[in-house]
Order: sequence, then C-alpha cells, then structure tokens
Amino acid sequence: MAVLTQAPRGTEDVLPEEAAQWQILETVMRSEASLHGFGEVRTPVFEHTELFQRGVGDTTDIVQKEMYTFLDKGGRSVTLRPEGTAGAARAMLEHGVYNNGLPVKFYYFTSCYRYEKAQKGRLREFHQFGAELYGSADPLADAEVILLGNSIFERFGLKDVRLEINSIGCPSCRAKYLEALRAYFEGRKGELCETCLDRLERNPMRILDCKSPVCSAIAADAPRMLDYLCDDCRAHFESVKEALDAVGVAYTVNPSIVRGLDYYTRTVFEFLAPIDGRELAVCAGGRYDGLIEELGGQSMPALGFGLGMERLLLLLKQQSIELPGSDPCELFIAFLGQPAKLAAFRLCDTLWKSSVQAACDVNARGLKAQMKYADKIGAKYCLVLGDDELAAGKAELKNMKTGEKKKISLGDSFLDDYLTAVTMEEDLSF
RNA sequence: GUGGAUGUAGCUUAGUUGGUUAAAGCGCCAGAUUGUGGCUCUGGAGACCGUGGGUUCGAGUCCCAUCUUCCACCCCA
Repeated sequence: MAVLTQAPRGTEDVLPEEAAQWQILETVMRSEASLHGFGEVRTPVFEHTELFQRGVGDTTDIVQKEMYTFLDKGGRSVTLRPEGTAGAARAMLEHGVYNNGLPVKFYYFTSCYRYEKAQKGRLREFHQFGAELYGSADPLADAEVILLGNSIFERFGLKDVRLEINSIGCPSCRAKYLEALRAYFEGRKGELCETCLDRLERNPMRILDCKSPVCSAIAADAPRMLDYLCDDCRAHFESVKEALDAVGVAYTVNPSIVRGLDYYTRTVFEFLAPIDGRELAVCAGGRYDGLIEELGGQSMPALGFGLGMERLLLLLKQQSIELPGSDPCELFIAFLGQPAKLAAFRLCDTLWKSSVQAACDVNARGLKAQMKYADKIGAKYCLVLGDDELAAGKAELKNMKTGEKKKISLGDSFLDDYLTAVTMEEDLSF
C-alpha cells in the first residue's frame, strides 16, 4: 500500500544533501539572532487546544478549520502547534521570564502544523524561525524586530525581498475604522464578489486585498486605516518609520496589509519575495500588545515575526544562491588484501580521532571500484594500501584533483606527514 | 474547503486507433592484463506502469473511485 511508501500529504523528507542546507540556514540565523540579543526557546510540539483558541483567535481560519486537534488518552484536547507565538508566550509567562528584566527576547525554530490543501511553499508540516520581544511598547522595539528579519535576508544576499509595513491601530481606533469600513462596503454591497460578501461579515479588512478587479476598484476608494489612527497609534507608526529610516531599512507602506491572526495591534509587516512567479510572504509579523493579557498574564506589550524556512529555501534556490554543501570526504584510503584492510581501518580511526574526514571501503570492492567511489564522494586525497606499502611502511598520497602523488609514512609520523603534505598543497594552490 | 491539471525504473522521458516477456538516456553495480578515479566500450540489476475496482478474449493505454504532486481560489510562513 502506498501509505507505507508515501509521506503524508503536505509533508517533506529532508535528505542529507538538503539537510546540510538547513543546517547552514539555522547556523546563520542563530548567530544573527544571538547577535541581536535573542535567546533560543524550545517549546512542545503540542499544547492545550485552548492556548491556540485564545492566543491565535477563535475567529481565525487557522483555529476554525486548520488545526490538528485530538484527544489524548487522558481525554484532554491537545493541538499540534499551528504557529510559534502562542507557545513561546506561554513559556515566557509560565516561567516568569519577565522577572529577569525587560525586554525578554526569544527566538525559536519550530515545526508547525496546519491542515491545508498543500501547494508549493504551503505545507501541512512546515518550519518557522520566529523572534519574539516582550515588554516594550516603544517603537524602537518594532524597528529592532524588523531589523532582525531584514538582517537575515541580507546575510544570505537575497534580492528582491520587499518590506511592507502598515499599522492596524489599537482596539479603540480600529473599532472606529471597522465601523467606517463596513459602512462603506455596505453601501456598495451589490457590486462585491461572493467571497467579499462573506468577508464583509467576518473580516471586512480582507476585502482590501481582494484580487477581483471590481472589488479592488471599490477598495481603492475605501477609508484607510491610517486615516483613522488615534494620536498615540499615529505617533507610534511614525516613530517606527523614523527608526527604520535611521538604520537604512527600506520599506513601503501598504495600507492593505492585514494579518490573519487576531492578536495583532499597531505595527504589522511582511517581507515579500517572488517565488515561482507569485509573490509570497517569506516573513511576517507585527505587534500584539493584547496577547499576553489574553493568555492570562498581566498586560505586557509584545511583538514578533515568523519566517517560513521552506519558503526561504525556495527563495535561495530560485536565486541560485549556493550555500556550501555538506563537507566532502578528505581522504579515502583504498586497500588491497586482508592485512591492508585492517591497516586502512586503523589509519582511518587515527584520522577520525584527529577530526580528519576519512573513509575506507566497507563493501569488499576491487581497487578500481574503490577509486571510483572515492571520486564520486568527492575525496580530496586518496591513499592506496597494499602488501608493498605495508612492507615499506610508506604509501603514496594522491591528490585527486591534480593527480600528483607524494610519499608519506604509515608509521608513527603518519598523521604529521599527512597534515604537512596537505597543508603544503593547499598553500601551493593559492 | 472549491475548481482544474498530473502520476510509466533513483531521475528525465518514449510507449502508436487497447494486442505477445513495458523501451531509452542519465544514474547505479560489474567487467575491459586481481595495483589506481574522471573519458570510452561491454554486460548486469532495477518498474506489481500511484493504488483499488470495472469494461474487454485482452488495459500502461478506456471508465469509476481513491491517494500524491502541481496550478488558481480561500487562506497563510
């Protein structure tokens, strides 16, 4: 049956070659995050279902139809995390991390689970890098978080990544805005497409980015959130922009950016990039000042973003940005005959203990096949061991690229001989 | 969730109006003077033709269902 030989829909295996790419991404992102003062948190894959209902929002599509929710054997309802923010916030509250001084700055790599119809760049199990900052209401915090995202794209040398920002205000000014927006669209109800009629009920801001030409024409004249911001929200947004300007982070204000999660307030942003001809959000986030209180903590401002690892990988691939692959084998030791076999194995062990990537044949192959294999795995050097070499106590070290050979000792000075020979060659190549 | 495509060896594909043991290239393995890789030559292994039904004397080819992948929408990282 195919279930045995086919991964479930929307999931992907990562094989060694690609895993090497993941490792590089993670290493770079970790170093960038810690440079900016963020510390890693690791939280459970599943949480109480209620955490997401509260944290993500009962009215969102994610909670309403995309969560992997099930009862465990104790009858508790648990859910595979559909995003990283709620769990991180929960952990921060549970352990009272806010007592260690504010702001608290977290980053994480998590797998996330959403029951969606899979497409390229949209998986049921996907991975996010996320950053969270708790305990600062200052616009500088917004800029700092955005800057972290930006610096990651810069580190990889990615092109055509656009930053769009917007402010969706605080609960009070947004309420006024929604009222105005609803009134506006109600007035032109007859012209809207079917999905937008539905949006009008559930989330009128979504109508703003409808792709239908009719709706977008109507949306063009709709009231804009930015015109409804209260004085505080307006000042906040202006200061965020000032701070971004100060560090030279380019952005465009896009008044129609809406976030699908209920917890957002004020600043929202997206890093967009073209992937296979369509523009996808690779990284998105914003401020959510109400979240912590919603989860039962004392009111505390917070913000953060999620960055889709698979999408980042697609983007790197598409822009042909080569990350160094997994390290090839350095030295392959080929052998002929039983005594040489054990000698080769012993030499490999010596090399391994000195952190040299060595390998020898474990398939009982002929010399020629061993050489072929050494070539295939990209060995830089090759050593052939037979009865003659064992008797002489010396063997020829072959540079697989140039074909040059050099005699080195197989005795106590083997490691030194090998290392000097290799170092000399590398010096020559410069 | 809605609509539309797709599926033949590890990979890329061929397979004629349904007709004998399903092809090819690349890759893999092994040989070409039991001591040296990359080039060449020769040979070999490898496919229940996504899966399950149905039509038929006979199905990779037709029909239905189902799964996967992909595209648009919904939504989103």
